[in-house]
Amino acid sequence: MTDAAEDALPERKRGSGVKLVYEMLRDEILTLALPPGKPIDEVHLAERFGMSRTPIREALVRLAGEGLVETLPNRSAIVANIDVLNLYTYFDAITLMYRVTTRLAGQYHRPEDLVTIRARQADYLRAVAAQDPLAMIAVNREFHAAIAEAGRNPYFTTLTLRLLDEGRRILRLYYQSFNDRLPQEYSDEHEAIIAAIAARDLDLCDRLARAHADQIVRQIQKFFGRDQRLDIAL
Amino acid sequence: MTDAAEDALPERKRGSGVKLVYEMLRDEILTLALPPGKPIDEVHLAERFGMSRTPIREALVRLAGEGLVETLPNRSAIVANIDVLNLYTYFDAITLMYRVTTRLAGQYHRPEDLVTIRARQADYLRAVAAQDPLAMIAVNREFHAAIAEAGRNPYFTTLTLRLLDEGRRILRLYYQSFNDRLPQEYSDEHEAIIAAIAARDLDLCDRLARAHADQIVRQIQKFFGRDQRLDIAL
DNA sequence: TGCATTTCTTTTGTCGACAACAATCCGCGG
DNA sequence: CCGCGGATTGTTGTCGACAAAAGAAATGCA
Repeated sequence: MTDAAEDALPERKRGSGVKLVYEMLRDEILTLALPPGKPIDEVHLAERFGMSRTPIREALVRLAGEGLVETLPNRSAIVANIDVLNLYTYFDAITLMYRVTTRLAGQYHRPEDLVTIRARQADYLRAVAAQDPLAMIAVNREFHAAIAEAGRNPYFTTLTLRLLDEGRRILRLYYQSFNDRLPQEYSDEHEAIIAAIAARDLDLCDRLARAHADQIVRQIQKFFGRDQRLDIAL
Repeated sequence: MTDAAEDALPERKRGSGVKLVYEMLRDEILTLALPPGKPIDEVHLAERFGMSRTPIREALVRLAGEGLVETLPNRSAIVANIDVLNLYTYFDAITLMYRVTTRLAGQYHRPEDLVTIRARQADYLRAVAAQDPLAMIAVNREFHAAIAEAGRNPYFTTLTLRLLDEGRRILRLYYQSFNDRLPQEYSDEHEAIIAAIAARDLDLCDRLARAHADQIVRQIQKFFGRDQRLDIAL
């Protein structure tokens, strides 16, 4: 009876099934509603969404391609685990991507990009005002995603989006352990980054992005373990 | 009758079908045997490989996830196009990944990594001796892939592998236009990189990787158009 | 002849079913 | 009592078939 919402919509357009399942599962994974390591039963999902196993399977393959689920041959797929041991590789990657995408945004952004970025920052402020940790995490992702898009490098954008998604899971885990105490507020840093992008000051973009990443990383590393990142002078 | 090879193997193990199709298609795309923009007919592939459409479909979804094929709703999937206009974003990305992975390899490599890397360099020398452009391109990819693996950052490794694959197509296109004149030889630069990694000289790794990337980029940019990359001082 | 509309063909998206494989449970022997 | 082997159950991988959607062809009208 947990699937009353799906029962109400037996009519779907051709081709919309996979997208629906993909986005739904993805969100449940990123919010930890589906905990890491949990087996995913295809037939169970099939009847939950009221469709055949084929589109469910395709959604799972796509999620596996993004590293959000792990598939074992002839065995149930599971929600991808969060590898706490190699967390420093994550921090290395997200730090570099913050720096590069912010710098590129400073260089290649167009006026409409700034509109989008400022809108995301407004969303962030709203989430802070509402004291909603989940929304703050999700909107923080959208903020940096908008910056990455403004940088207009699809390779960097793809990796950044993947890292931001993975970050949602890590942050969620982190704050869950603190009983959902409010995340630290990054509004001021965000404002400074926006200003640097608008001014097209690339070095400042770089410095601010790095400081912003360091800030978050240090906070989480304090909880999970020591910071093993390289001090890349680059 | 072009599929005599597949006919000889009607027996496949359960679960091996997708992998077979995936790897075969992938290789044909990367060698430009399947030209960019070419429509991919599922039923044609199904009878070519002697299997149902289901595993072919899964392979296509995976390839789409890597950006090697583009799927249009209710229309044939096509081999992903090479976007020459935005080529500079590719060079930006591959240059940064060369630098980062080589630096990380210098820091985190283990003895067995050097064995693998040197083996790839030996393969490269063999391909040069054999005057085989296709093999040189493919083995060059393996060389840098081995370095990326030694860096032990899965996020960077994934992006680097994707860029190297895309690079196989770009290089192939480049050399094809010169009637397969032999690619320039990079043996010396490779040797220097290996030495820097072994010596764990991170700054040297960075400089050499950057110079190596610049070398290749300049060569190709001379052909496709001017170099729009940022001069990231980082 | 040219254009719009309708029919037809081709190809995809989805379905239900079946077989293979893995895990579990049960019975037997030591 | 405990470990081992076989049957059983549950889940995935693959198949063939059908219907929707898009493009191509054919038809009718001006």
